[in-house]
Amino acid sequence: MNDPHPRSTRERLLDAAERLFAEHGFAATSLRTVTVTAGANVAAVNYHFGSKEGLLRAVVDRAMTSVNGERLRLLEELRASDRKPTVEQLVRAFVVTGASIVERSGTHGRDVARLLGRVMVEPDPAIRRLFGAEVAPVEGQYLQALQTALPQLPPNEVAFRYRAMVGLLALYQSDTLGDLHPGHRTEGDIATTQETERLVTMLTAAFRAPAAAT
Amino acid sequence: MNDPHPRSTRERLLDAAERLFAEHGFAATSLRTVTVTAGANVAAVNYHFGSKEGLLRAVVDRAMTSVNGERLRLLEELRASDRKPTVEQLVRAFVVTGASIVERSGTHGRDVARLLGRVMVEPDPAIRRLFGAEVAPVEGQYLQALQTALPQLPPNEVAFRYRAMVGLLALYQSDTLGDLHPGHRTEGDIATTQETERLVTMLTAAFRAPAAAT
DNA sequence: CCCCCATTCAAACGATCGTTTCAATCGTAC
DNA sequence: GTACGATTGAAACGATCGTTTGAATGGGGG
Repeated sequence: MNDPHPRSTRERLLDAAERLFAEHGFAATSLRTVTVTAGANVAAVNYHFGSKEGLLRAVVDRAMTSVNGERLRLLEELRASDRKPTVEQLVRAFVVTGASIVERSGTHGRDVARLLGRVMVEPDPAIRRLFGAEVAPVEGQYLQALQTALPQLPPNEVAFRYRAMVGLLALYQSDTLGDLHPGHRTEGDIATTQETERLVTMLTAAFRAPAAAT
Repeated sequence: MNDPHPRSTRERLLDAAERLFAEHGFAATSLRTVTVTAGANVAAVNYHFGSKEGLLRAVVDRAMTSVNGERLRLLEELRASDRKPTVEQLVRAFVVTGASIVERSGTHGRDVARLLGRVMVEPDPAIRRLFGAEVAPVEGQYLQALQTALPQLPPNEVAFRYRAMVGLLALYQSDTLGDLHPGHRTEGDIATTQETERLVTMLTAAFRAPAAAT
């Protein structure tokens, strides 16, 4: 019979790991589950990625690269305009990226979003640092743009709210916001864009709030 | 020598599990680590709680009971007042509970907060359902009070923002918001109350925002 | 043709997992 | 004191974990 897996073993491993890590988390996903799903051998993981953590690193890196690129592209677009970017524009550019990734690449894209949301809330400090290193380049740019749009807000206040935005988006992307109580998940893209808009509305208002009195 | 563990084995297991689950997550914490920390035998877990998941259930239940009680007490206090509770009062009552638990019982309280934050973002659906069942009684009361304070907002919009509040608080309590980039953690109670106030400010503004256009 | 090197494979490694067994131990009521 | 139910202890269960080994495979360049 023909090869049922046209993609290379390395790519199939990345795809399978991306989906399974997003679904069950890193610790609860065994390498054997990954390799069986990918139609590969257990040893292939250590051959291509060195270790289980190396596989995670590669998965996160691949997913993060596209997201980071999209975020920076949108930010550059806003800056190229003649007006200074508003808070809402900045928030929307940041939040919509997740949804756009989903829509662009279908099921695979949803896994990417869920994976990144999941990795951020992983307990293992090493994994958290991995995620932090990946978002660092984008963070600097957005913090600066947000600070410019909110000159009356102290920098640490802006940073706190930025982290809240990242975190809330991560929860949304990992479906943690929706299915605490099962039974009202719409699963459609209509709800996706609506909820994205809800997030933008909430976060924009949160950013615009005056600094809390100390 | 005297007994170095005055508390009962059952309580010591709960304490140890609470701290370790909060620190490393459920899947990454072994029963042997728990029992060694508690100064107990491995079999004691299955004797007192039936299984590892039974231990988690007991830990979450103990932690959630006190938090739920405090939340409902504060809500009742607001309702007993002559004025209708404002959005800010409701948000503060909800958010401050986490911090108050921490301050009341010291290190132990911090573990409680981290545990609940961690459980909410656990990948395992069974664990998530466990958390969902625990917060359900409080959720109904708060949703109703928030809806009364925000009559112009559609109910599903209120529910979405409520879930965002729960999620954001969970991230804050599990230290996920702070140490994405290590090195700026103050660890003191001063920062705790300040960041609590920041959350209240943000969330209040987020609730007050007009509904997103559809 | 043959060698070579990258890749894949089955198999096994030692370690650790959650769980179970059963004897030892304890306090307590009779 | 003795019997009894509750609790604890050491040890082992089978399963699964991440990782390693060493041989088989297969295509491309000499």
